[in-house]
Amino acid sequence: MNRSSTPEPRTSQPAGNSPTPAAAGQHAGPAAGGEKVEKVKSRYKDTLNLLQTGFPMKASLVQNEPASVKRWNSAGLYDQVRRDRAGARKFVFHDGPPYANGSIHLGHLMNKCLKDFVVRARTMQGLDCAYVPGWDCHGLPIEHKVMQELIESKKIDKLKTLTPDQYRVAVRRECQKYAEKYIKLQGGQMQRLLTLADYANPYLTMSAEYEAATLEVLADLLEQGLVYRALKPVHWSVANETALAEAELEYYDREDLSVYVDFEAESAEAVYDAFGLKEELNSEDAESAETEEEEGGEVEGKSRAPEPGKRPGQRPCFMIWTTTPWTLPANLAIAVNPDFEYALVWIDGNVTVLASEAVPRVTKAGKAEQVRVLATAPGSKLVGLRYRHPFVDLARQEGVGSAALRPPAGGTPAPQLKSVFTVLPAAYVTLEDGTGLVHTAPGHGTEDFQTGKANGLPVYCPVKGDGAYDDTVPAWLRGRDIWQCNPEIVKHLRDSGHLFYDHAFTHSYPHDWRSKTPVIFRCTEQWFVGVDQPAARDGKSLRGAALEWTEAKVGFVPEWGRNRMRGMLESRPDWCISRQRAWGLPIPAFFGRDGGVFMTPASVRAVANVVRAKGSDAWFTMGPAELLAGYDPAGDPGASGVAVGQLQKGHDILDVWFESGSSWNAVMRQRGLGYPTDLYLEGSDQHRGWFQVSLLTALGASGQPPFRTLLTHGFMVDRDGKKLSKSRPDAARYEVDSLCTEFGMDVMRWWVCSLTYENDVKVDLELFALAGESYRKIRNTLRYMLGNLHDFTPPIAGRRAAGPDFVPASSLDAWVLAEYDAMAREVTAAYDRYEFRTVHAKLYDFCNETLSAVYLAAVKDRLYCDKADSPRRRRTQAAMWDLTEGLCRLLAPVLCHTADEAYRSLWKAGPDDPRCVHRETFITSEGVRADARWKEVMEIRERGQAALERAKAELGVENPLDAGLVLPDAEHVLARFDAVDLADLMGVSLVRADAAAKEIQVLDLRDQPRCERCWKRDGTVKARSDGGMLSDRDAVAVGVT
RNA sequence: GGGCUUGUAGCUCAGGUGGCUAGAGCGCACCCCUGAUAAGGGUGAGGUCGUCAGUUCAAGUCUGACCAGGCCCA
Repeated sequence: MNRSSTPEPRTSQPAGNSPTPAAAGQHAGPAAGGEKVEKVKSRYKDTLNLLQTGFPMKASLVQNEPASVKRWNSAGLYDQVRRDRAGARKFVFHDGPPYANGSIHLGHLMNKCLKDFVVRARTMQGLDCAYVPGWDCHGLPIEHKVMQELIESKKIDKLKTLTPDQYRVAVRRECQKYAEKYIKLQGGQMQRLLTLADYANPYLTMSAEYEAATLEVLADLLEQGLVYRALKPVHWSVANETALAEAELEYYDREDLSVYVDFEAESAEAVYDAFGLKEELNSEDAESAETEEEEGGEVEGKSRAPEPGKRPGQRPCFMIWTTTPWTLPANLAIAVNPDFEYALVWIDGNVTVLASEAVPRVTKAGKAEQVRVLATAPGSKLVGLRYRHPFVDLARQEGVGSAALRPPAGGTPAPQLKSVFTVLPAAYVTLEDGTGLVHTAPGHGTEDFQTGKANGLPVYCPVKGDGAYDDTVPAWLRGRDIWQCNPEIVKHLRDSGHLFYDHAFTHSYPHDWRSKTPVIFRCTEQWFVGVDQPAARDGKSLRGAALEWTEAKVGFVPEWGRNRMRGMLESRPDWCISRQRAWGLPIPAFFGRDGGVFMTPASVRAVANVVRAKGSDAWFTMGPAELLAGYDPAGDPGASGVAVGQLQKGHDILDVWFESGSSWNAVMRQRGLGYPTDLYLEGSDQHRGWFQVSLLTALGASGQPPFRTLLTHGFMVDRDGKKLSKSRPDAARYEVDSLCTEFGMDVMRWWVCSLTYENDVKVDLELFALAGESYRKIRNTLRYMLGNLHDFTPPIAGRRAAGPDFVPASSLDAWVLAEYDAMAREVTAAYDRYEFRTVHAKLYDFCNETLSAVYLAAVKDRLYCDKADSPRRRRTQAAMWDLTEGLCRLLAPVLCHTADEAYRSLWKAGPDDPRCVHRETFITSEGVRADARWKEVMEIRERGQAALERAKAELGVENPLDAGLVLPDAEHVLARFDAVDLADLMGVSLVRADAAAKEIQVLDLRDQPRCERCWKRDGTVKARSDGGMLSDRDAVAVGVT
């Protein structure tokens, strides 16, 4: 191993560049015992059967793998395998679509390799397992990128002269080109991963038939009554002016202002009554304070806190807390928890209300000097109290009042303005942060929205799509950016005396995954899939049905995926499926002149037919009447007298998750590939993503889940277990192309195979290098066997070379073939259970331990030294032939290039030979029985090796061939076996089984003559007719006497 | 902050329902072979099983808290 260290001069003689056989003969003699053998080429070397193979030690994967791909492609391997398996039992796998953007990365590499392992392993078990890859093509990431490019190239100016529909079509054309470009790029890269899939016919979410099938899913959901349109707060990207789904959010740290704001009570008396403060105790103070309030009441108050239980002479406030000051203009209520205790507190001259428990925390944070609790009351007493907004004045027609004058489309009843600016009850109010009084803006938060709805508040959202205030807010805010107004609102509150305390703080905040800008909650009209409403089919909600299936009927690998799925289903809100962009599948909704919306199952199906024929561009190029030409309102109970001629097209597109979530229909069902599917396999983030949206759409549309089993894998982390950063210095070396060049894809696949993929996966160049070492071990084992089979005649294809009649149970060959069977069963079972690291470990151990260290070391002597056609050598070759063929097949799903290379080398396949390991099936039994006592022999082997190691130190016998072993055999176990087999297995010159011996005895044979040809001192060595010192066996092999 | 999850030798991983002096491979050290040779074989040294506290006769294995990660969410 240590080739770099200085070679130790073992002999004083130079090795000699051209030693003649005669010269060699002079050195070897019977008296050689104890001396080091000199490095002189033996006169007999040329009579040996040494290795001969065209299977090189160096894999050169960089050159040879693409050659394999080319060979497979030109043979049409994927289609061949499909034809081979036609009619066989199916295993239905469905590939999730990656996004058609950018190059593939290590995450894709692992994902695609795992899928490929599954598909290839099932195929090699004889199942019919199609693998149709696909791409997610629509969506904001592409549109965003395309818009940037259009702006940079100034093409956008030209487009802006078009009609809105023409403009959209033009943008879509660019997006499509962009997606096509990356589908091509990624498809090539995926093939370089050596994955075997139908790359000639992938599914694309932007193709017409896919789009049509997606719309049919939408129609099915409509039919079940699960789709509705409503005004609701949604995550809104200001930068991209669109609603966003949960899956389109990323959380980053962001600095915001945390503010504690005093809202003045409308009636001091009402508040004091609520806290049970008797008026008569302090009526004079109260009156005088009331009159002085404008001028100096506060100053006086600061000097002296009122007595607890007494009614202070000033107007009290309600203190709320918020981290989004920009939502304060939309405040319509304050929420309290009726079950909490609230305190009326005097804080440095100001009287305010907050939860009792929050008093110490809040006053400490605000660095209050004097704090005195005057009274306490349950939250329920506060409900119904009214307050004044610090800067919105309904009398001036600012805020909700003005909004209320414009009833929204959709016929929402006129808002109950009298409930505005009131304290309301809400169970979700907690004491963890804030004051226990929650600022409530129904237009800007989900819980706020619900509180508002429950109490008849209007939905007031004074923020426009671009993040600027509309004209209903106070003049000093109108038309201005909300983020810029944050500090101004705080300043305004401070100047007007409404601010108790503010500070900047950092928190995790949702951002638009594309623009990386913070998102806001904003009320807009959107389409939703309701997860809690009953389906027409059976009255079950999507959430209920999804939980039911998740609980027991869907398999999860690993098992904890079930918990994860359940948790996410339990907490998920209704699914907002509309987006306000151009690059996507239009939601085929129409609007009447009256603003009423029109979309029924039948109308959607009619549009779907148009889309199937012409693509979704039809929505933009055709008029409503044309789009609905195949629609018959008379036959549609949902139409209710709609005037088709009056309709106008809507402009929303579908959430891309709805599209990918419909793939079970658009691909598996539409193409007849099998449904429901056996397996979806993706990263663990897809419990909220593709797994869940697929489950919801399928349950809604068909009542059945689209998959029987979900398999998830973890994410890539760096060597320290931290999230992988894209900007690390050697990032370029982790590019897939670079990895293929540096390590070779089979090595990378071997690495993937070794992973505990369900957890985080550590990624490091060193680990790939390690996989490379391990790969080479496998390769060399294969090479050694191939090299010893050069003169072996292959059996008839499909038959075993060895077999029970040829291989006695007591032979080494029977032992190894039985070991193969055990290993093959474990490996195929592990493939079945998706335990690829077990596959890796078992195959590696078999090559490294069973073959390389034990079997091949033992049979080396007979392969080299027996007469080439001796029965013993031929039998071992037959065993090796079967082992090699079996190994190639078991390795094929993982090392798909190397296994095929070895397999073709085994069969001596020339360039025109179509033979390919990937069209074969696993061999799980070689059909040879081994003696049950081999187990004990192997244990004795271990002990023999230990004895030899001891003898090395005690006797100085360093070379095992200078030793013999006496093995205790009281049970007559060893007597069943051949003594030469046993000696070869121990690596010594001879073995004697002794029924009387108690312990293993090492014999020092250095005084025995050594065979010049096989180097054994087996007791049969003597001078032969050619003058050489040979053992009996070697004399026969060379043909001398 | 919440849900799910991970933390066993330098590295990658095994260690059903608690009972072992905690295993394997790689790497490392030493040795053999030089007829698998940019190969092959043998032997050996490496671990407070994330930390702390419980339950138990007994805990890597059960419970709780904490620390450090990951994914998803707020």
